Amino acid sequence: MTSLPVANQPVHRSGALLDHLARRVRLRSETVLAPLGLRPRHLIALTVLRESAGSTQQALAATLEMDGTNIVGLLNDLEAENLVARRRSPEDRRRHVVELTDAGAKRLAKAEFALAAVEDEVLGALSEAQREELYCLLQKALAGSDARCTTALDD
Amino acid sequence: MTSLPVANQPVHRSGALLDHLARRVRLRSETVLAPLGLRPRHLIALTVLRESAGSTQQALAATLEMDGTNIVGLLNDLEAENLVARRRSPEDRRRHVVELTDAGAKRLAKAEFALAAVEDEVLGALSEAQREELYCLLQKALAGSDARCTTALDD
DNA sequence: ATAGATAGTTAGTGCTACATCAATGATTAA
DNA sequence: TTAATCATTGATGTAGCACTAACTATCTAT
Repeated sequence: MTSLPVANQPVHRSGALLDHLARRVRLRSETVLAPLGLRPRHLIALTVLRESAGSTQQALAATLEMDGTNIVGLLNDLEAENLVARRRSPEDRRRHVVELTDAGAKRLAKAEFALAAVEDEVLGALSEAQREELYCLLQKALAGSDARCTTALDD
Repeated sequence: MTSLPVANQPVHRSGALLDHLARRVRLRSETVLAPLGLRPRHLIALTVLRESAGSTQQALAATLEMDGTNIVGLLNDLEAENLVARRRSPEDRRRHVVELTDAGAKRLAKAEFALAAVEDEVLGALSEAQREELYCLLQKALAGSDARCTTALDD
């Protein structure tokens, strides 16, 4: 058959769109975050740490899907600016438990505030409710579950 | 638990989440797409070209937010496999109008089909309806407008 | 007709994000 | 004690991508 796979079920793979949109965000974010001494991946790490504080570095490597050795460097950056703290786990003293410091939380908040303009630009076509919806969906996809989405959508 | 000192306004910046999720998709996509001779950014380009066929390379560079010189290489890859065709614009013969070939459309469809497993894995926490919703939101954000989102959400 | 701008191509340079491998010290588990 | 585990450091390699410059073909204006 002469493949008309499109008619039956809508394909609708989000992967490429996700990649594309993320790139747009990242490009702009880099310049906005630079004065704060952060890079996009620092922000990702801080964001993850805010939600799941007290992660071990292995856990962090798993959720960020990065090699452990690169996590070290990432955390070195953040710890050098006192944004995160590594302390040894009391249960297993080989492990380092990583936590957001107060300064880290503040910096993160500041960064997010600074990114408002970026999101306004990149997500400009979305209404406030839709952005919130997007946020919830992303959150949920990343968390595996939880993340309550109060859905009130209009076009 | 109320661990929020930032409680005033919900920040909810999607940027980092978007970046994070896109990375997850990209990592898996690379291995899935490899046998098809594609890379994530090829897929992005093909996806864009499917929607807005007949773009000039400049337009492509703009929407992909890539440097023009890199677009050339990208299209060389795709044209070498006959997935896209460059033809000169009749109005302005300096311009190249880029279009998805039939083979390109097929390959794209095949790639999207192959990515089903990836999305199942990465977006596993989302229901079918939520994935559709996500798709629509991404589409809309990238398109600037259009993209009808039939919203039927449940948790 | 000719001069300048514009679209695309090619090649070269360099930065950055990563993965990967190897070696080390600290700690736990067998 | 010996072996496995976690974090760290350093070295090496690959790839995406930006940036620049030079070149061709074509268009536009004078």
